[in-house]
Amino acid sequence: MRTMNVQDQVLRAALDLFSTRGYATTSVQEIVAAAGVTKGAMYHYFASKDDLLFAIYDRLLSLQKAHLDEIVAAGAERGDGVEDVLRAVCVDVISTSIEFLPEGTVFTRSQHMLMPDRQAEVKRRRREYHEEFEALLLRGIQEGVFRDDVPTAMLIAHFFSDVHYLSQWYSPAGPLTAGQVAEQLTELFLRGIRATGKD
Amino acid sequence: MRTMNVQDQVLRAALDLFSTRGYATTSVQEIVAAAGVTKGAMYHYFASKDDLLFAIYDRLLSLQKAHLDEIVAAGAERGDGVEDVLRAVCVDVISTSIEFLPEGTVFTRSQHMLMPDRQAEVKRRRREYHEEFEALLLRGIQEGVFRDDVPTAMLIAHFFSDVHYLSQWYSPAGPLTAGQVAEQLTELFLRGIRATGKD
DNA sequence: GTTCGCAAACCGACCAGACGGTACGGAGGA
DNA sequence: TCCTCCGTACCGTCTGGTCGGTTTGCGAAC
Repeated sequence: MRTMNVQDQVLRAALDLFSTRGYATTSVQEIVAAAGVTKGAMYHYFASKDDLLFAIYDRLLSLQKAHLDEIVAAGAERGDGVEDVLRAVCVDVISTSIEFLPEGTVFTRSQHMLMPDRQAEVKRRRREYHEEFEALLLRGIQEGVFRDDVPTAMLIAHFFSDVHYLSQWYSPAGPLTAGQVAEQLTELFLRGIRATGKD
Repeated sequence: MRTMNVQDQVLRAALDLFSTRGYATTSVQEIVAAAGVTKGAMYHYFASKDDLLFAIYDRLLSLQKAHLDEIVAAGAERGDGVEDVLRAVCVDVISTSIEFLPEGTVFTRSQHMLMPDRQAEVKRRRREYHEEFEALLLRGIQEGVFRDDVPTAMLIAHFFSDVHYLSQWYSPAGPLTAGQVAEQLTELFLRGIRATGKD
């Protein structure tokens, strides 16, 4: 039973409280109390309340970006078809979003609470993710695998809406497993965007 | 140039500020200043800041529920097929969500800021809407028009994710019209949920 | 048509308290 | 002796909301 370090405890408590009560309505006092530390200790490691919020964003963005890069690289190495790569990407981002559901709640609710420069960084990193995703779509369209009559911007929005909405309806206590949700939402998406001969 | 009444001015300012700056980070002072009234005047008409927030929810929920009932009733009267009715419903809710985009921003961001009883009411009314939507899906499944291998809960989430995500990506200043978005997102959704002979 | 009565509308100074953040000092290892 | 780590007391600011009082609108009385 060794004592966990202050940073971890504080971040854990902050994530929990931000996701359940909201960022603005959670005071620093409540966070440090839940973490079992004092305000002095917390402000020794974090410059501001905003830092705690940004740490949550940073972690999730880094993780999902790393996954994406890895999957795309592995697909390229194996010479997988674009639909298989895209499927793997979709399943992964949905799965990890379920795994980090509280982070997702904070992500959608509290982005506008970040300091402007941090907010800009989050937007930039999301855009990078979307652009890599878009590259797959464009490749699929060029190869005639995906439909070309809907702008990619809308296809991107259509998919990521599912990802962001997860924290609003999915419960691990419910009947559906993370894997089922990932597979089925991915399949709904892919079915919608596949090219068809006529139609 | 007659003076607009206080309620309208205040609600208009509140919607604008809540959607751009967020509920928690907007003070009552800022709202009344933007509305060109005093705090005394505002508190004469509204019991609390929470009232302002709830008014936004109430308006959007009432409007979309009324639309839904109307479309379903009209479809029943004409004896329309279930897919046509569902398509009309989807197009309408997307269109009106675009028309009321700032409300949508507030809706997703600030639901947890409402007083608990108000929050419960919002949840209840959303559930009612979803249940009416689900009834269409179930009818379509029973008639063999829609696929039966995905739980309706997931189909519902899949569709409403698009609706709620609109305020995060759609801009009226962009290249896409509201009508295009409504048509195309609806078609993506319908294509995903249609029953297929094989597959 | 002027005056009166009165309720609704409105004003704005004023709380009590909570908030994020800071100052400062002690402990304890190096 | 110095530096990191952290506890405690405290500060200035801002918040949602209140309250006593004033103004305005308007029907009724004379």
